[in-house]
Amino acid sequence: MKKRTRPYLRQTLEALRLLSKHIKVARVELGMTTKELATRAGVSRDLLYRIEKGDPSCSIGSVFEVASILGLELFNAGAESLEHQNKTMAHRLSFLPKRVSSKKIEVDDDF
Amino acid sequence: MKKRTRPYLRQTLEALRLLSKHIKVARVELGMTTKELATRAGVSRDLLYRIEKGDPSCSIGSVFEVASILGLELFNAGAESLEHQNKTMAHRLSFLPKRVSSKKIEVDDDF
DNA sequence: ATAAAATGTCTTATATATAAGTTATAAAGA
DNA sequence: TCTTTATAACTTATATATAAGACATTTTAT
Repeated sequence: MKKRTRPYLRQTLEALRLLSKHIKVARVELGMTTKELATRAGVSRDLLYRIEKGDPSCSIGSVFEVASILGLELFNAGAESLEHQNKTMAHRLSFLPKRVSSKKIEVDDDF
Repeated sequence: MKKRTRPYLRQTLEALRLLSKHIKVARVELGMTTKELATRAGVSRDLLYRIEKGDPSCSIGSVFEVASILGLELFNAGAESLEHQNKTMAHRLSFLPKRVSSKKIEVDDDF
């Protein structure tokens, strides 16, 4: 598994590690083996192993699916609330310009 | 891009869509073009396009990296807080059994 | 109205993620 | 202690994610 040429920001890696730990803790607390969880989520045990390690190369769908199976609330919300928030965001988006003109904007990357 | 044999849970898809919308809204509000953001995050414009669509097959590392570049707080926290939470989770994990015996446990998948 | 440019979308080639299988280790239960 | 089995970790083959580039579309600026 070759490395990404460009390194990840610290926040990215910390977030990945945190999510992976939540998954592992939830699995163990629920008394599920890696095999059971992998089967339920429809992924291989090897992939689950990497998910629980916080590997950035795992697909976000498989990671979120595992979390969902465990009953973890992504973004502190269940599906109903997520759907509502989706609508809110769609509404916000509808008031924004559809395209962006290329003016340089400074972004605070420092964290 | 062949489809996953097994469908995703609703919560998984809603969470993906929500995150993707947050990314798009943040990008537009910051006045960044897709090209600028893709370059900064070290991904192709095509991948960013799929990220902003909530495609489950995108790597979680690339998605989180884009979010981090935009200054979005994953799990409602900056890097410092995430690191602290990581320590807390590591602590919790240290008190759990290192392995799980294969007893069937019912999980509430209904959401 | 016209031009310039940002975005949506597809294609192809390549890199790499994933599944499947295997081995080794060590934890948990008898 | 001994046995069983969950987990760590690696390998290989295959599926697929990604990059790169192109083209069409449509917004925004002039």
